[in-house]
Amino acid sequence: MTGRRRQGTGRITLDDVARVAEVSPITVSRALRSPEKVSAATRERVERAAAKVGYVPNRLAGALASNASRVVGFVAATLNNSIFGETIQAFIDVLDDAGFQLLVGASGYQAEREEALIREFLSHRVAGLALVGTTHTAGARRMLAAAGVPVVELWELADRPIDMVVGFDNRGAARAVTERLIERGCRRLVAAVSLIGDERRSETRLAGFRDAAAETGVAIAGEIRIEQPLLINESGARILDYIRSLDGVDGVFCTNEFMATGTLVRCQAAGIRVPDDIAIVGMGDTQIASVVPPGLTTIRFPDYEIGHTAAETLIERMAGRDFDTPSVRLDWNLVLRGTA
Amino acid sequence: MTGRRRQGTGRITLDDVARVAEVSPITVSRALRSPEKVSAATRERVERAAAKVGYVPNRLAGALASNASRVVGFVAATLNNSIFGETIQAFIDVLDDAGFQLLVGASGYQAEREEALIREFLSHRVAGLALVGTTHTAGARRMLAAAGVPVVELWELADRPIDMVVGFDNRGAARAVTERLIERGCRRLVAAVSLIGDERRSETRLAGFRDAAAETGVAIAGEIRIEQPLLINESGARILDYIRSLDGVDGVFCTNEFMATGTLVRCQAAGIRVPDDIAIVGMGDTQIASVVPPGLTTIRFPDYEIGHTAAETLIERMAGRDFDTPSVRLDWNLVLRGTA
DNA sequence: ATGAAAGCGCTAACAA
DNA sequence: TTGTTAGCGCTTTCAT
Repeated sequence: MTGRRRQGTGRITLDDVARVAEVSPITVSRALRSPEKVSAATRERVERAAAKVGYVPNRLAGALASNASRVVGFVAATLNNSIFGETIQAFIDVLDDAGFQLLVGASGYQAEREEALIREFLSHRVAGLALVGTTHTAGARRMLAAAGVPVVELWELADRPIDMVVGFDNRGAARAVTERLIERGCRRLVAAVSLIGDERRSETRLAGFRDAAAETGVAIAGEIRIEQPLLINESGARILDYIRSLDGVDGVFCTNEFMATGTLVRCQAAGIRVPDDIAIVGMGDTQIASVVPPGLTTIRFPDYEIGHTAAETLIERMAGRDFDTPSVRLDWNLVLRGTA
Repeated sequence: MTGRRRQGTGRITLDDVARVAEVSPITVSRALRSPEKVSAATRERVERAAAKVGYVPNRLAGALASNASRVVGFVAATLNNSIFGETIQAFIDVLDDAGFQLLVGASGYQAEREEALIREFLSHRVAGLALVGTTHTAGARRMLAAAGVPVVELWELADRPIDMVVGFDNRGAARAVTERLIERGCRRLVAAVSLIGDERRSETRLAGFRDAAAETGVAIAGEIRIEQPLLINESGARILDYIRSLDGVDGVFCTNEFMATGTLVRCQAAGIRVPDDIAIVGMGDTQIASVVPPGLTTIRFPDYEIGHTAAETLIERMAGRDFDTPSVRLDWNLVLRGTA
């Protein structure tokens, strides 16, 4: 017997390629990673040998040896709704082009779960990290600081970002769309606010709604929290019930497009005219907002742009560049349709 | 000088914990990974030491040494639409509970891109792989066979799966929903078939549509391919134009719910009564199908169940268990609403 | 342009 | 129950 104490994985390694190409392992490594450091003849022999034996590099070993991985972590809230779809698609598109892989986790809007995912991603030695939102546990902040990994927070602005932020002014956008209600003549407003786990964007948006009301002296008839804010029909039914329990409501602001569309649909089913009897505005402009006549007046988020910019910013930082402006503020748009 | 040739990463390692806990590194490893193999006192000292120094294990090194990673790869088509949202969410939920991480890639419906992603995932030494669809390049099949990694294909059935499949009968479902059109009295049918990259499920569904027509002797007035099948308004407009270019069409089958909803919306905008003038059916039952009155008659896919079952099956296989039935066939449901 | 030696941080194998 | 030693597959450092 050979006396070896441990057996390999049985897979083809760099050494196998080296043997076939009749060069040393390090030359194979160089030929594959930085072809320019190797003569054309050697390069070709190595490539031929690698193809012949079906070599698949082991990035675990590579990352361990070089202390540099090409994997980035993305902590989303959930993956089963389309809110973050454009963002994550844009993010992965840019990263993929730059040769990075994506480790994805879903926090379920729970800061504790986010912390656990961050810990897990750090132990995989990710080169960078993207987090949706700016609500994080103290433990998460501590780990990130200790690890010194580039981090980009998404979808909000932050006074004191962990590292970099790419987002937009949720409060200002909410204010603007509420002002639209008021301009149309609405005088008794209701706000429907989504409530999921530790998510705080809806509170920021509610603040914008209140800004608009306070500024114009218009009455807030009431505010309602919705716990299943992604279910169109259910949330709409609850909001309509609430409106009917109040007097003379003529305008509804919703912190997302699902609740807004639900309210629209339930109103129509109940014979309430939109926007004549009640005007409705939402936030978010996925296709759902445009399919139900007369179309939802809402805020178009820079969702794709957030993902794109976040990825580019992260890549820059991972490449070692520093920034004067680690905070990118993107624009939202007011989309006027029939509901307000 | 110490004479060491290479410097560490500067991060805290197992050895640091061992030093603080005054035990050997392997004991730290055991205390953290299989606490039952270590005395209670030792376990506590190690845990205390690890917490004190803020130890974050390096899973790259662990996976390399043990030749066993806790990472699974998922190749989706795209992440910016909700079709696969429930599937991927269910998949990640189950895997997360089992302590696995998810590496995600988007093929953009291109088999070549899928192959590249598979190669990348294999070089990260994933413990298992999930692929949407059963359309793969020969190269991808070869790599997977060589790697011997557990693979689960999703959303379709396969005569000869790579390893395991979890899906449903797309053809039978399409046939059933088309039969609904025919039962309602439709006699001149149109099929709208989505066309994106190398995706083949829509062809399978078209076959089901043709089955229903052939079986009943009902006429197929025409078939149209739609290249932007996810855009509700645009695809709907194209389909309506096509219908109008034909004579006496009274029933439309669409291979997804976006085209179907688009057709519904455009018909209504054009004053065509649905279902009285034209009946419409689709496939897929995300919220969009239920919001536009009178509601879309469609197929409810077992999307969540696919992800859930796929994850469980993959976990079993990764744990080394074999199966008699590597093919799981899940049920779809016909959802009757107002459009047919 | 190419190679030899050492070691990244961890765990398997063997030993006590 | 705990420790010693070797080595996973690769890349760094230094040398030629």
